[in-house]
Amino acid sequence: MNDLSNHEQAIELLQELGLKEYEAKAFVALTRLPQGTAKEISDISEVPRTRVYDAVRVLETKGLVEIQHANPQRFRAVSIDEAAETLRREYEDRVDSLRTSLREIEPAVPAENTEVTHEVWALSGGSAITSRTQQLVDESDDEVILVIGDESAYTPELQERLQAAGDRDVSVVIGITEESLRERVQRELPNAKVFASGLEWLNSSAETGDETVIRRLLLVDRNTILVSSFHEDLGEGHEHEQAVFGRGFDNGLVAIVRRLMYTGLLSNVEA
Amino acid sequence: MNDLSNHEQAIELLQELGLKEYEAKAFVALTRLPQGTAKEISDISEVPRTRVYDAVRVLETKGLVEIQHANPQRFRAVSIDEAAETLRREYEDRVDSLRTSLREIEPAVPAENTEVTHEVWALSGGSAITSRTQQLVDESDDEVILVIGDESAYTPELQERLQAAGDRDVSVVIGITEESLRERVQRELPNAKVFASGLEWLNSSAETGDETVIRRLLLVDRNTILVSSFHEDLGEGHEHEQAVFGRGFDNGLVAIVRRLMYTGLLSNVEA
DNA sequence: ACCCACCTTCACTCACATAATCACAATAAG
DNA sequence: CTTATTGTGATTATGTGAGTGAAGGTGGGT
Repeated sequence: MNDLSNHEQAIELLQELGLKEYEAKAFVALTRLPQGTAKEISDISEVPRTRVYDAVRVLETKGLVEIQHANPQRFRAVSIDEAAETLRREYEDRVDSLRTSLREIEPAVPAENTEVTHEVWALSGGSAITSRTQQLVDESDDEVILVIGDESAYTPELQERLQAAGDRDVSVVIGITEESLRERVQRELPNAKVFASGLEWLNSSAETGDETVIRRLLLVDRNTILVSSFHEDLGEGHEHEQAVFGRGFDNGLVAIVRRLMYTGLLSNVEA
Repeated sequence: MNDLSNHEQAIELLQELGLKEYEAKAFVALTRLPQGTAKEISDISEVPRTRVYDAVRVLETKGLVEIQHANPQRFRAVSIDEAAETLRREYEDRVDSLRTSLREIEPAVPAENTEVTHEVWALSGGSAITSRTQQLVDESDDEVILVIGDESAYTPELQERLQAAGDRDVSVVIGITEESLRERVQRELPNAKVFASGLEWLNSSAETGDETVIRRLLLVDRNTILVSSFHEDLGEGHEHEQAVFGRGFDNGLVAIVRRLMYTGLLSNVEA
């Protein structure tokens, strides 16, 4: 009976989607009824009866609820799919407007200050990291070395870009832990050297007791690296991927990773 | 130079998408720079320098900003498309979860109280109204009379459903004010009787001075109606469509509209 | 080695939005 | 007419975020 859980989760999600607590609770309550009065809603949600009216009026203006003006007033939620679609569209529109607005804003360049070496950037979130990974592969000029520690980090888009890199004579070397994936990658990227990653020791959860694994490890042209790690994370239940990427041949971090990858990993390739 | 406008609009949109004011301002500021320090961000946004750090950290965890841990720290926004995509996905996921959660919640039926006649429901928002209109057409059993006061109210989806109604021997009658649209509808719905709406007098903005127009007027099986009106609305600039729909042959509202449509409008059809 | 300017963090106040409660008017039922 | 229930509005409490300042840290210049 994790129905309670669903119930609460729905309320939370609605709030994250911009509804107030009372609005969210009232909507979920209405979802459980074919229709309802303020009193009924108040009974099964925990919204004070006198506040149900305000909440429902707001929901009505958002297109999520219909109101029957009688005495007592009766309220009815639109279907779940209709509600979802309404909300989805609302945000879709906002994101589109945002994109447009941002493009129109003129850049401000206060000071020339483009020191390009020794950068080390931190970033988080799977999609941001995926995107940066692809970008770095696209930029590659000479050599790409990539260790994949997790099947989900190997996407079709990445595959394409690796292929493209290979096609323009970039040397592509890929290390993979899982054997099944290794075979698949070898098949899909005939130009690349695919080898068994000697990386297992990095993901030593047994010893350290933490649940962090290295998911991606990328070295481009010997002067740019990206490392991402993945936490199952604290009871929160929400997982998270974090990464750093660094540029500059003489960047300390880059140097360490370069050394690591060349000595610890590439020895397997030639062998 | 409504660039200011774009600037402010972007900030507002970001807040509607869940960012705090400082976070939104900082992000927009970063969008205008290839990269920036806390001071630079503070200068071109109106975020106190000491709070730029908090804001940017939050942005980083959302995958919108990258951080360079140096002294001074440097920040960089991801590309506009990347940011938009990240936000879009975030909400897409939430809506999907919401749909799932809502489906799982068991219904609660506190009291049998399903009085089906004499309903009059109020609803707002173009999409909710469109959806209800289509649903009513789908339910039609015998006769559909629809007056369209606005080209945008005649969508391909609606056309399909009217077609389908006609195919199952429902009598479809459509009134339209604009001549150009009338020809098109007649062409697309050969089964339907399309006529010049005698409805102009309803949209008497000249006399009443208000900017409200009747957008849709629907009568289904002589016992269910839907009326929607559209306001250009107060300086707010945000337009809004509102509607009522009612059920029950002996429902007063339904009776009035039925009478109106039969006498005032349908006389044209036979003529 | 020291000072000084700046960077960064943190704790705190204030204002405002929202949650929560109450008083009262309107309506319907008995 | 009485009474219970419904609906509206005002009022109070609470929590969050905006805005400000103090204090510690860092690096550069003397």
